[in-house]
Amino acid sequence: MKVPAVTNETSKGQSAAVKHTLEDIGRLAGVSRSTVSRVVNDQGSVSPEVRERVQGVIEKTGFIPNVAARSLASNRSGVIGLVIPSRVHSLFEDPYFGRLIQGISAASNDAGQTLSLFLFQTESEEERLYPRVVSSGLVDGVILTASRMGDPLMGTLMEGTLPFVVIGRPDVPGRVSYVDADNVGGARQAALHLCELGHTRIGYLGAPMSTSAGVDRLQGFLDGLKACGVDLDPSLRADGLFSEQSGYEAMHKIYSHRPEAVFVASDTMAMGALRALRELGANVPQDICMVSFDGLPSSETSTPALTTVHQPIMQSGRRSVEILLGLLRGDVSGPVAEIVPTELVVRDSCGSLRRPAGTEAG
Amino acid sequence: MKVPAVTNETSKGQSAAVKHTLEDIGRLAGVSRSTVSRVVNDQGSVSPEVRERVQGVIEKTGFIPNVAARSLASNRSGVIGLVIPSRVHSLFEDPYFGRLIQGISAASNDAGQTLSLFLFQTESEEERLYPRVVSSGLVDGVILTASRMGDPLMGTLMEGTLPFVVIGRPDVPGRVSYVDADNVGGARQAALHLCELGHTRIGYLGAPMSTSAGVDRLQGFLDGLKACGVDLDPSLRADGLFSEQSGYEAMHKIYSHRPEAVFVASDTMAMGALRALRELGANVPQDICMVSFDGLPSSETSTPALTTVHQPIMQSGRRSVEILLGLLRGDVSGPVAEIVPTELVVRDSCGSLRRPAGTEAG
DNA sequence: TCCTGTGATGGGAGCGCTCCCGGGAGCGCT
DNA sequence: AGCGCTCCCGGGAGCGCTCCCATCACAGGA
Repeated sequence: MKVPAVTNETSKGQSAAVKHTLEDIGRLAGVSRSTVSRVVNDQGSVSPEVRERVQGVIEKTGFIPNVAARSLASNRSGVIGLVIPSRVHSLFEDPYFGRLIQGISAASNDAGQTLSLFLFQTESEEERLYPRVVSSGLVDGVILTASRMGDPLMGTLMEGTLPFVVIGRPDVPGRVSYVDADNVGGARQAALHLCELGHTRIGYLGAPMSTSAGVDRLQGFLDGLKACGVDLDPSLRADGLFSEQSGYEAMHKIYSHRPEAVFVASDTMAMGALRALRELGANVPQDICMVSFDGLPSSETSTPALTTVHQPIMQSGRRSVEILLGLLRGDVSGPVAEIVPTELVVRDSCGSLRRPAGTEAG
Repeated sequence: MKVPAVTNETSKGQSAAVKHTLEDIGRLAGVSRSTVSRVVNDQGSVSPEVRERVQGVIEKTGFIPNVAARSLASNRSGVIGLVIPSRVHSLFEDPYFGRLIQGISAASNDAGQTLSLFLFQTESEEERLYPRVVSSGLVDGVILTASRMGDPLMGTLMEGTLPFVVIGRPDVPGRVSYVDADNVGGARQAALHLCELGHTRIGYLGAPMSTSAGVDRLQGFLDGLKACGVDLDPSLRADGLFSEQSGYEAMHKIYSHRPEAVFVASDTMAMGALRALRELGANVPQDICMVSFDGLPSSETSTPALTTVHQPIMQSGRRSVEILLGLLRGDVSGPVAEIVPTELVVRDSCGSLRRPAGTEAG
């Protein structure tokens, strides 16, 4: 009845115009469905000759197994979901997410998983769509990022059985898997750097305290100041929203209180702060010196080039999927917490201190 | 045997800890699998009372149909694939892609489709993964963007039967569906604007000629100049790669030939051009005036704020999925080409010409 | 020789849905 | 009454795979 047009296929090369099934391939190779399945999935024992014969037919026909059937039968979809909740669309102007997605995508590709993206623009959309993500069998696991403190999504995930890992430190310590940059350590290092340079009136342009990055970078910064015996003058602190504009406004807010130096909690905000300083006629680093956080390309091309705490964003993305896959396979068990290290990159925004490697700064 | 634990469910609220099937729901509501399917999909005729009863059970149990089974039976997956080929990772520092993805995601959500992202980092990855995208039944259709001229991916797509739409003008006119910004018209308008301002030595910092945007913006620009009887001095033209850095380099290349004005083919490149001019000690707009393309947030916050040709990126994304869905449903038939309009936004980078609406500029 | 173990293979059952057909009930018409 | 039509509803078949068990051939040990 349904005769597979193998000869057609052969002449057409790999293009799979005709849909084949395991059964078709089996018939062509003179074996059963089961055997074909075994070679496709490279499991179970198949004799070398048969394996080769089957593989030949697969290549000739360009056969690709149907994922829906596979999902249905195996109860695994082979897709991981990346969930980015509402209210962060503004953050999308920050290159951070682009890099994160790149890392996650690359790791997914490597693992043969496909990546589905769930960007929720509003909370109602979130509520409407979220159940489907979690319990339709669409995804094998979820990566959750940009979650706010007390995120309802994380609550739902914790109640359910779907494996997930969050990017950024969750506010329920010890109960969920996550990967996060060393925000505390990085910010601390930034503070120490500024102190070492002899500054004492050091300002802080912060990230939102509704995010773990906001909380942790503040804490690290205060830690660093304390270690040097320096206090943060409250009038020298203003928080932003990760956006360029918010950095601009924050700088305007504190500038009249005469900071000698400032730590800005994100490169993108630092771009705004720099713009504000240009407007105000202040030169960086002569009049005020600046350290920021992220290490995005913009920090390298700004005027001046920024001294910044670099975090390996793509690597965070990669690790998150690797951990998720471990959870899925059962390789790793409990909640795993991974902190990826940050690194202070010294450039021009703190004076002529761009030092060759190995040289100490006073 | 498999007794659905409804009472449990009820006490737990919506959370679907236990997996139900159509059959389960049917049993609980005293109807058949088929009837439940009809109310879930809102198709076929069901009496109001029965519909209500079934809906009640669905809500109480938090039932979500299994997507794999649905795909298998219906031969539709409900997911659309967004494919971004290799070599454009650099472009990810451009906020363009973020916005595009936002638009595509929003439209997908609205349509109840899920979005899968295929970012290929290398060509080998591309070749390895692409067949799966196209012929595993994973996706119902594909949106292809950032495709270069002569993209092999588009060839594969054209040979196959999977519906697809490309974002950007494809190099095979009339044969594939696409949505594109009015690059020609926008660039033309930019040129006219510069001419109207009385400039004749107008430079051009272009996008790569391997992209349709590069080709079309150049053409529009030249059209505009021609309409004013102005020629483009070849020494005033340099092409970039959409990146900030490439804009910086391009400006350095042409500056010594003394342009009075310049059209830059993307906002991100314009940021680099601005940086070069700052370094060179040239003031914008006093010494040189600038118009760019895209209308990203950065064009508004740069110093000076840029006059730019705004293109509605998110809308392009939205339209691409709407068209794809039309193709899928069979509402629309042939290849459809949609050009979304651009708009010149006058700001500070061309002098004090920010004019109230309706006022003519000399 | 018989028995057991192991590698290689085939095929039944079933995953949870959609599609389609068939049948019963109710209606209005001849 | 009889007919045809529409509206509802139920259930069979089947989507293409995985999982599991049965089978067979062949080897080696008692």
